[in-house]
Amino acid sequence: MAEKKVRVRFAPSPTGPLHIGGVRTCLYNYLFAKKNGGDLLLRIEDTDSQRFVPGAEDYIIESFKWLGIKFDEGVGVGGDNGPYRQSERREIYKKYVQQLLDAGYAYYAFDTPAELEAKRQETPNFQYDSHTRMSGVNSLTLPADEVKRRIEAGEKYVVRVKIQPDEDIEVDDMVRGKVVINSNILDDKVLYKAADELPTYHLANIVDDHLMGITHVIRGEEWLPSAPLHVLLYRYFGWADTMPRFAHLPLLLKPEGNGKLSKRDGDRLGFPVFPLEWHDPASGAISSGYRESGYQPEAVVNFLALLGWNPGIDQELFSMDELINLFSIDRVSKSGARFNYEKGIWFNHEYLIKKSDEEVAKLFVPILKEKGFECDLAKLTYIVSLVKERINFPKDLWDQTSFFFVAPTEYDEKSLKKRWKEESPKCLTELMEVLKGLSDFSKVEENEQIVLDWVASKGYNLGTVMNSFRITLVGAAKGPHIFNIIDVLGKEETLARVERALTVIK
RNA sequence: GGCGGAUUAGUGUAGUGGCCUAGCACGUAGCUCUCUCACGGCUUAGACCCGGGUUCGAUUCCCGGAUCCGCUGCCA
Repeated sequence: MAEKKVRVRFAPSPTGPLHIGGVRTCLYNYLFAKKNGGDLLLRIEDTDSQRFVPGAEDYIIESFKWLGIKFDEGVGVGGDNGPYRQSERREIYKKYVQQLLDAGYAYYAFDTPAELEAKRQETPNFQYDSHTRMSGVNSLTLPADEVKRRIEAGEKYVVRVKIQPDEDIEVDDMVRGKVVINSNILDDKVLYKAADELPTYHLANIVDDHLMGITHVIRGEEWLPSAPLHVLLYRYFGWADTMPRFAHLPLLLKPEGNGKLSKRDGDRLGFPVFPLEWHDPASGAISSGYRESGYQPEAVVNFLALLGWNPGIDQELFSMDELINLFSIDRVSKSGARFNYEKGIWFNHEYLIKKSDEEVAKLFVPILKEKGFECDLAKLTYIVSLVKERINFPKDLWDQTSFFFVAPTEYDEKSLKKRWKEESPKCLTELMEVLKGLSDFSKVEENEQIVLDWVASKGYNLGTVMNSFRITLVGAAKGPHIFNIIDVLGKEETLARVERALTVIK
């Protein structure tokens, strides 16, 4: 029999900006799907009307667009298994809730939130399960006509799953192997809320995965404890034979200290935890994003891919195609991965270097504009070529090249102390004459040779001359090759800078 | 508390009974290149959670402990 076509899904809840951990989960789903010639669907799990945040759905779609992760089906792209928004699937869920009710695998419960809260207060480890359900207000304890009466009266009930006790449930996880849990410790989870006519995650998830033909459920480790419930639900529905395979991914942990990565860590340590900048509609607060911080999408993908998975070879830089080709679930690690954003910076650095000088120059244009400067692309490309490998982000370009656009007005004291010698003024005055004799500053190598010969003929110390010269042009002992600098600056500006420095530096 | 998961240098990880005097990368320190600062190259320091057991031999298998993580909601 031919293998079923692989179908996986990413199913976020639109409760705010997409966390970077969610991005990684989706990436793994994508890699797995593409590796196996399958489809990736995007399903929006908006079954919690209380926590819905407007704009979150668009944010999710735009994030993956930026990252180069494409969905084959789902919200934003359509498909034959829609609707893909759970809030639009109410009628479907009702039918399946009824199926469970009819089969005796679920029951109505009328306990109010206050009553449940009281029970939790009274009993230390209270949970609604096979031991306690008979003391609840539900269709198991109430006469049938009373249940009917309450429902018809519009009383807000919930439907709970009726977990069958004393059963060992085995979850065969692709990452962790077999995990066995006894059904006695499971509680009778709420499957459906009459109040908003919506199912909870557990029900909606199983129904949708089944209806949408999902073959593999790849999700975060926080779902591992509820996996047995999901297995049971497949059984109660009679879908055990087509149940998807599960793979629970390790969590992303804080860079330091304990706990899983949170938004606050990003604020505290100065790195984004969201793919895109997010403006919270309620509070107006802004959270930084990888895109706006100058990360290249390829770098983010590469970095994330290697946080919890590795191909077992020493190579670390991979294109999306290479990742797809190499990806396999059995090389996903089991333990949580600390989020090492410094490594992320390194990845960005590498990807920026990979880009052509012109591409990087284009990234520089808006930054330059913000500083109030414009520069034609050819010249900017040349400037970028001189400093490209020393930057981690496009914005670093300004720190590296600002002196090209703004002549130094003051001179770095440390540099002066170390490099400015007593004979510097004399050397530079003479050097100016040599520079004046140069026909074309763009003849970098030729000019260098001329100056070097001159320095040698005078018996001057090369370091002294060059460093002093550099300070007058840049304002400090830093920057690219000096003959490239004067090439960009041009003869007039170069001479002006030296002259000015000679009057200012004492 | 209960249940489940995890545990190789600061971090991400490779290795899976002897090839491990434990590999790679980021970060750190140093050297080098050089007119400077970077980049690059080279090098140094740095780890198998602890205790038992199995075995001729355990980082690798088993058990226990510790620690960390997750779940324990009419959230997902």
